[in-house]
Amino acid sequence: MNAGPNIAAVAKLISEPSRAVILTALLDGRFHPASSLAYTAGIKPQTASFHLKKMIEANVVRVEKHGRHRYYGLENYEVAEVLESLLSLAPKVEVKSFKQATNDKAIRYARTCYDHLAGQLGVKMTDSLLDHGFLEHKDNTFNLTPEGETFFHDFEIDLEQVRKKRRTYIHKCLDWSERRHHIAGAVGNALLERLIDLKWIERVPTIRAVKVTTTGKTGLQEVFNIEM
Amino acid sequence: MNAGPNIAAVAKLISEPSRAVILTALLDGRFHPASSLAYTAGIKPQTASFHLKKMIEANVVRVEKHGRHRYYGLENYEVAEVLESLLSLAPKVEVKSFKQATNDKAIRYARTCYDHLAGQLGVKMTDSLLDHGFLEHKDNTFNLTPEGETFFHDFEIDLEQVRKKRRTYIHKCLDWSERRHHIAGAVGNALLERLIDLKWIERVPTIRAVKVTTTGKTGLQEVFNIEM
DNA sequence: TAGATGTTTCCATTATCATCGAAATATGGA
DNA sequence: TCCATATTTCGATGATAATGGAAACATCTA
Repeated sequence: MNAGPNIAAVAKLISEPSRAVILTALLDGRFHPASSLAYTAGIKPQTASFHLKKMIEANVVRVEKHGRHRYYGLENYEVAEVLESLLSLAPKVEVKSFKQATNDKAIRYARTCYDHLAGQLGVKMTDSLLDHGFLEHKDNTFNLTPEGETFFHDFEIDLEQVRKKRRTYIHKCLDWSERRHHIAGAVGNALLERLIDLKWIERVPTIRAVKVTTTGKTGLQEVFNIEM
Repeated sequence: MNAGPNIAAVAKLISEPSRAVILTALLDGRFHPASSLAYTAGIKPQTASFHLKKMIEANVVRVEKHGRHRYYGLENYEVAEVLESLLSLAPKVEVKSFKQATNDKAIRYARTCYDHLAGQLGVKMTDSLLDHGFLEHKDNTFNLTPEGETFFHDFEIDLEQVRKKRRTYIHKCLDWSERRHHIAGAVGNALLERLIDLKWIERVPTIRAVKVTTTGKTGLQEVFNIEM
């Protein structure tokens, strides 16, 4: 009767709450040890191991072994896209603890959306580029302007290298916390990496949040005219 | 502990096999009566009613009432995008019956991917436009060339109207059956509608397949240099 | 080499939820 | 108005799968 791939199978993999937490944590683009993921999901290591195995078998997650440590990350960008699209459709979670509220706030402020910036920071930066005429919004997608290409060159991002990546050059990504779009694609990734290189932002160790450093606040103000 | 939306909830909605079948059927972009969806999913009407109600409450599906008939369709394009992204990640289904094989073949040949063409037809058409220089593949996305805009004008597709839609103008959509890209976005939708207007293609009533008419075979050969 | 640590495997228990029979409600048609 | 059809609502049953205790395996360090 039914023809085509079995979406129920992959959705079922994601629908289990412990696995959803793990997958969401892996959306920061990093690899994490099994024990850390177990802690994050609030389950015992053996349960985490059970779930991680299922996800590996389904080619959703991959593992890198370093001695007795197993580091797990998302299999590829395609998986990340599925998770991101689910995030924009998913119901909000009621905040029930102080720690949860703190984490929620930090994640909304600035975070990684797999490999590019999101949250208030991501959207403000996108708006800044639009306001300065470095980015244009046309045909419901983003494009860099010639002025924008000059700006990126001056900001020491090599767009020729960026163009060579096996990724969309630049596209819109709907930000689930801001309900507006931020920059995604290879350009978005280059921007994230540049800000990390400049030490303007730092990853928060245990959640997908990104923290703006003191230096970063100054730099973002001077270069992008952004208050954070 | 967990911060951000609850992806498990929406994934769980999609992960139930009967609901997955229904949602996949609704990916043809049409509205279907409850009884038809029940039949398609191989469940009793009361079970279908139960599932449809859950999906309506989650804003995944919407209903239009016509007398005693309730016609159900996907809530919006965002939902379709989630389902489509899941399709590209989902495992293939083993074909176990003659009817299933027939449906599978028809769907791979040509189908609607929500609101644009997919399958062999969708990909061949995309390739044709690329070969003729009407479409270019740049920065890992599609763009119409000036020649392409002329072509669409001659094919009686008003691109000015197409541009005004609250949709991406044109983008790539990964075809799960061909594992290559076909055209999506407002341009893709315009193309689908034009072919239907010309009666070059017809929707198959019970599955998401599209049938190429005799007239269509001739037209596609002459205009697009496509053998179907 | 022995003990510590990280991770995986195994299995019985418990919680969750889809299903259909029964019945009720809503609408159309003769 | 009555009967037929489409759909919804209710509830008990049966199937599924995540969980943690126990144990085994893999690697590191003193």
